[in-house]
Amino acid sequence: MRTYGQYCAVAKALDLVGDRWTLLVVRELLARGPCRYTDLRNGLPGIATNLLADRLRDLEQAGVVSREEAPPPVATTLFSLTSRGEELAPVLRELLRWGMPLMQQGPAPDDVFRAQWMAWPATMRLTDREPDAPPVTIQVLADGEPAFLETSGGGVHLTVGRADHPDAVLRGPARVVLGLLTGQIDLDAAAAAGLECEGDRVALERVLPDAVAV
Amino acid sequence: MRTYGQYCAVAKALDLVGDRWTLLVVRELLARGPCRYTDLRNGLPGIATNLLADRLRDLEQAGVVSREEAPPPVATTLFSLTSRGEELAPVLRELLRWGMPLMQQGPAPDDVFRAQWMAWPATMRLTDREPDAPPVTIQVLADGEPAFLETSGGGVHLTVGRADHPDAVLRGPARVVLGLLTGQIDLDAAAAAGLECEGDRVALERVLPDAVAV
DNA sequence: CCGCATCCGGGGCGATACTG
DNA sequence: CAGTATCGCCCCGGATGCGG
Repeated sequence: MRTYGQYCAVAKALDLVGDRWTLLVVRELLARGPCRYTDLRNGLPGIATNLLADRLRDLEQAGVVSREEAPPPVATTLFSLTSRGEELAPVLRELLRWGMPLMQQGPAPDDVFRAQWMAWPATMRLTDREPDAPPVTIQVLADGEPAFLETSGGGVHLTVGRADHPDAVLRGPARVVLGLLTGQIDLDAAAAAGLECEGDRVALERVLPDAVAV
Repeated sequence: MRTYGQYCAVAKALDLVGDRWTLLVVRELLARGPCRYTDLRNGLPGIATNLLADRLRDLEQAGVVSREEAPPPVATTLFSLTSRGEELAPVLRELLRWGMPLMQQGPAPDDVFRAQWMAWPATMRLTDREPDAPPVTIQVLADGEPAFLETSGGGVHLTVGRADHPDAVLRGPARVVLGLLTGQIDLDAAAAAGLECEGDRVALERVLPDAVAV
């Protein structure tokens, strides 16, 4: 294992999670929970399959990831974060904070996008304004990638995939959807930038953040 | 420039600061302030000089580092963080937090140590218990690397080098000094572990943290 | 299909030498 | 003092193969 050879906490941390792709593997496991190998590959477009296997081995040995064989009938391997791995959440959160301004200019020509990458930025700003009312569900399609928002316990969380009977549907470019969910633009500005919006407007205004000036 | 090609804030951040050595360069500039090239080399033992030059170029183009030619009589180049670069402080802080547990087992056989690597961990826990009393200075020598603590405005900050007339002197292995300054062990335990302690005991107890159980 | 292992080409990285 | 030049090597990226 390659190390910096420095008796410094930052260097020691980077010895374990500083390699290329490593923190992105952790990002996937934090955003989606326990994952199969194939799910990870899908959430890490561009990674070579041998590298993913390498990183999972390294992370397992570092005590960050644990591997469990799911029993039949599933009969697959599930990768999940250990408690030590979940403690990397603040690191990822601050990296996300620092990187958010870079998202405003939109994706590069051949950037890929995945719905789960909205989970953290969204739940950082979204709250349920009427926690005692019946829960609502909002389907989101950003660049065609499906996810849905659900109110629960005063907060809002995002799940990858399609909801059964959503109260509203938001559809548009990832940049616009992300700007809306993170409070950088409001519904009117989003609509002007290409957001399609169907269903219950009240449900939307219940969870969407107030846009703040930048 | 190599990118992950993902429209995700974390990936965009790592595109800029995820390369090997990059965050450690930022660590040095955060801990020491504006630095000369040679200072950086000394604070980054193990880095190849061409890599340091590369990283500084990349960081400059990313808007993280700025380069300024100091006027005569100094006549040298100073590298410093831009405001955007200083916003990486929370990322480094969380990385440090996560890496701290890895420091308890002490340095690896050929780990190097530099005094400025104590600056962040120390100032995270140290406070001046008597902010209205005259300021005190404590010389620290960890593995022979000199630095000194000064009280100022209710806080304590660490500077690399030697103080003129310190009120007390602490000398010992880096692991012990670090454990003491971060409140993992108390003065008695540190003394038992090889810490030498001279000078005004009252000054020490004024700034040292209460040890907490781990 | 899922979870890799193997092979191979290119370039990032590491060490040393050298220079204005 | 602040880099550039050079040269291996191994990490990384991409493709393919392969056992369960």
